[in-house]
Amino acid sequence: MVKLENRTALTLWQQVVLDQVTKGAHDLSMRQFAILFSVYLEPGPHTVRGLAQKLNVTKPVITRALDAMGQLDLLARKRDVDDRRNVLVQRTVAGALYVENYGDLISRKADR
Amino acid sequence: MVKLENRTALTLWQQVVLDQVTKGAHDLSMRQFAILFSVYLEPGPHTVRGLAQKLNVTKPVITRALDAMGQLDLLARKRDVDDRRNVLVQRTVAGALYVENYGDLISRKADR
DNA sequence: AATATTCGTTTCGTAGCCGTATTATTGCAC
DNA sequence: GTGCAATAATACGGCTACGAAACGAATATT
Repeated sequence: MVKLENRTALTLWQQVVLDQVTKGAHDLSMRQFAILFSVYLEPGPHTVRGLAQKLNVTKPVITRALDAMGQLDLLARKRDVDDRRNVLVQRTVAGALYVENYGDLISRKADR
Repeated sequence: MVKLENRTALTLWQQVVLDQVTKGAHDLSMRQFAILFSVYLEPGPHTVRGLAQKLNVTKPVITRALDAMGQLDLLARKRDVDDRRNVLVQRTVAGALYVENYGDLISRKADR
């Protein structure tokens, strides 16, 4: 479907990053983005340990990211009823909207 | 050239971010990325003030980013000989290589 | 039932970036 | 030359995130 030239790819990337920075909306770090997108683009269930392994980071990183993004209502925690040690990361309405808007932004920057 | 579907765009974005995070190479912040890409993708000369205006951030943000990325040898400072108040942000070999590799990464994730 | 293991969280000390305000240097107008 | 404007850098206090280690709760093992 897509054959992205090197230069085109970089320009697209720059446009999107620049858009986010100029509007002061760089609230999320790379790691937080990785977590958010993983939860919304891949089938669950998503646990703290699972995400930590997937991203190759320590567990406290996930815990703290969930704290931060939970406060923004982009993600939610839920105890696993079958194994109450586990925390299942849940999607939220606000989070789904955020991710979708991000997709729109990228698409929009892509056709020019 | 490119018509990127919403879902496709998001998946591409996730793949690239995930790649960077897992290899522990998320050294740069969003703002630093914006600076780096602006310098390498747009014609110069680039000054501290100019970049600050372009990114809609304060000047100390640029100064500090130049300190950080200068230490990584991704960018270099050079006094403007015509107006010695200005600092011209220069490209480096290591920086050019870094940006090019980033473009390769995006392109590679894009065709699948 | 006692012990070990797993899971997520918390604590601790450290490092980086932030915004505002201030400073040093350079150029310019008069 | 003297005052004034513009540029980049720095100082300061605050906030956030980090990795490593310790921890409490839940489950598994024996």
